[in-house]
Amino acid sequence: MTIAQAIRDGIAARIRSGELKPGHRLPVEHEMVAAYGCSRATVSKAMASLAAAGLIERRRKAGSFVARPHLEQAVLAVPDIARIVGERGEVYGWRLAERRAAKATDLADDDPHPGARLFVAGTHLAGGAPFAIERRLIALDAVPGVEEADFEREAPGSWLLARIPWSEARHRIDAVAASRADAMALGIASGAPCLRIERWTWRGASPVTHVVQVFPGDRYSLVARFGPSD
Amino acid sequence: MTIAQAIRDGIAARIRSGELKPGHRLPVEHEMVAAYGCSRATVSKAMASLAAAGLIERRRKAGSFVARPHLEQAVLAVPDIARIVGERGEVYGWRLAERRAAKATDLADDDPHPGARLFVAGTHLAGGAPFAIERRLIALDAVPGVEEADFEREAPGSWLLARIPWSEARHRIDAVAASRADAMALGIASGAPCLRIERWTWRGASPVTHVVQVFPGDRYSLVARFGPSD
DNA sequence: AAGTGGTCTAGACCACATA
DNA sequence: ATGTGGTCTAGACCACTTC
Repeated sequence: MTIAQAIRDGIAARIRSGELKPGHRLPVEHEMVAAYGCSRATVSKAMASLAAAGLIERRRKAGSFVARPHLEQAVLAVPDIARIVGERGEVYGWRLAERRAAKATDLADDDPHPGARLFVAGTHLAGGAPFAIERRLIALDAVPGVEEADFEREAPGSWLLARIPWSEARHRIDAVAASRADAMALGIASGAPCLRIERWTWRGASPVTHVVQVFPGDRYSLVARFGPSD
Repeated sequence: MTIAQAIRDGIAARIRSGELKPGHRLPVEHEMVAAYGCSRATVSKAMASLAAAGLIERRRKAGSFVARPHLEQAVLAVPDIARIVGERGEVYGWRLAERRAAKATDLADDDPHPGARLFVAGTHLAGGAPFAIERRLIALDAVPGVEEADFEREAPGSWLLARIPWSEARHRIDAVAASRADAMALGIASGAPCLRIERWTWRGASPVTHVVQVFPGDRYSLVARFGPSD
């Protein structure tokens, strides 16, 4: 364990235990240098880490203070479906249902970035049974070579993940009732509750892909954990 | 903009643009010191930040490499319901439905930490109409004073948030069909799809609270964003 | 005006993974 | 055995904010 980690964990523990209450002022850095017998850079690193984790707030000239607790965000595991299925110990599969040229507005009306898209729809399979369905638009200009890709064999998500350098994403998570068509594809009752995940991905300012995935509510849960960072 | 930020952003931009492809080896730190004309600590800080963001991977003796893109996690906004309602421009309210002594297993069977609990159930209101229902267990030993709290006036979530020093949390997000009772409380049809959020909160090793919140699927979506850090 | 955190330098030692 | 990243020191200057 590094010195910076030890300092951070010690203070974090005193905050979590309630010994240091919200609003409490922590010693200034030079006092902590004396108390811990290390350099100021090390103290500073520990304090910066606490601030990044939201445990403390730091203000110049004023000092460092224990923050009010807040639970406003958590790290969400975003489904890489092939991996999820593999971790369940089932065999992953993909079945292409449709592939055609499309426009940006075919999946949603609010896409401000026009341009040619490829529409791909299909079903993710776990142990041969439907696990999730997916409808996806891929921007042709952002993804060279996509028109030659073989989406009969490989799901477009993993194909893209291996080729697009980096991305920014926005997710929207909903509960919806399965439409007739979706229920058929998933082998569930029409109207059954489903978890719907919609994801927009960009590369810089240009959209790369926009996907809607629908999971039967009884077959998949998202799990997120939030705790002391590191 | 600091030197470390400038170095980080420059490399991040080259990775996102595709100029630096996954697997590409970046210069070693002492070369970057020469290239940027700064100290090694500054280069190291920039590279550590890139590694924390998942853009690069660093291995001792081997060097630093552009990482394969991955979108496995995102920062999830966890509902602080009063705030959500306020941001929608509606008036928040809370209606207590039930309050009684309970056991840890009353909400789920798998709580390994026995002990006395307080059970609280009620409805969150937006503009007077039901917005979400909540069922909650609160551990008496972890939350002194909870037996005297007035949950007629204040929702237990915000009451707890203002008093519990810090917490670790686990979330589970599901799509479920509204039960008869939940549908009545929410003013929706029985069986309608709902987003169900379950959260366990700890303080150190001891559980603090365990809550199930149910939102009508058409009234609330979770939104997550994932992008370049900072 | 003074004190605080934010950042940087130049140098050092070490653990570790690879060659 | 060697080179890499990981961490730390001691000191410095600066920007900002409150006093």
